[in-house]
Amino acid sequence: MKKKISITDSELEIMKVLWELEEATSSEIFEALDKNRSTLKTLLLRLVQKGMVGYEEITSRIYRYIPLVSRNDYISYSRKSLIEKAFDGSAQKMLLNFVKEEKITKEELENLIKNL
Amino acid sequence: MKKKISITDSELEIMKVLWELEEATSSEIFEALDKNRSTLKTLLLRLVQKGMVGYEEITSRIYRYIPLVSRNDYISYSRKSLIEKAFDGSAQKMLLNFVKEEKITKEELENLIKNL
DNA sequence: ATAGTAGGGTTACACGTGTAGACATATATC
DNA sequence: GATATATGTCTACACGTGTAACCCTACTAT
Repeated sequence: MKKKISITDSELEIMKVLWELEEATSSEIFEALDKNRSTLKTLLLRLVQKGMVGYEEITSRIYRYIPLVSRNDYISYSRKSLIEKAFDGSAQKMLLNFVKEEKITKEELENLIKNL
Repeated sequence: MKKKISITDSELEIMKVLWELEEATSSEIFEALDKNRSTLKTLLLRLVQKGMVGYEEITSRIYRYIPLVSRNDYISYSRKSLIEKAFDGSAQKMLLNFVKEEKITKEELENLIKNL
């Protein structure tokens, strides 16, 4: 029973910091981001409520936040959503479009094949 | 000056019908979707306001709606957004992740190369 | 000890999104 | 022409999102 991933654009900035640092106090996050402290706290609270982030009190009134959803979980979820929404659920369609539109070169693809 | 694409999940259902039919009256859209007529009208109105959809009155009180944003525009936009949000703007990163996670086979990739 | 500061908690507010009821009117049917 | 039906317009409302002010309290420096 894996949890549904629900991370908004604003919240994502916080998650990125957490993924980067593995875990962080709200001050560390505050320093890493250009965000009002209240705003940050609200977003953190929402992330906790949604189960995307956990926390523990390290000393009184100082909390350490831990991502409960990995960057990979997020990426997978986003990728799958896009495939569903824009490519009728077909990964092949997406790949084709992707390679065409993002100007992936033959060399890059061949390189990729080597590493498969 | 291309317009910003802004289509929500609910609105996307309507766009899909319009892309499919090329253009459609609201009744045609209504029949194609399992949606309350008022809800549908609201969504259509919002799409028009945002410039995603245009319309013309064909007879009194009957309107024909035309997509002003193509499926390709939407797909491009979505793909780019995902690359930005989840892959630090790197198409290569996304491709790698994609091929790995979506179990794209060597054959499929080779096929793709042929058609480049 | 007193005053300043950092961090946390509470509340708010505008805007977007999903959904739909209520009402009006044009067209169709008897 | 009266009534039913289809379609459009207006209004609403709960929830999510981005942003932040205000207040409180624990720690810090003088």
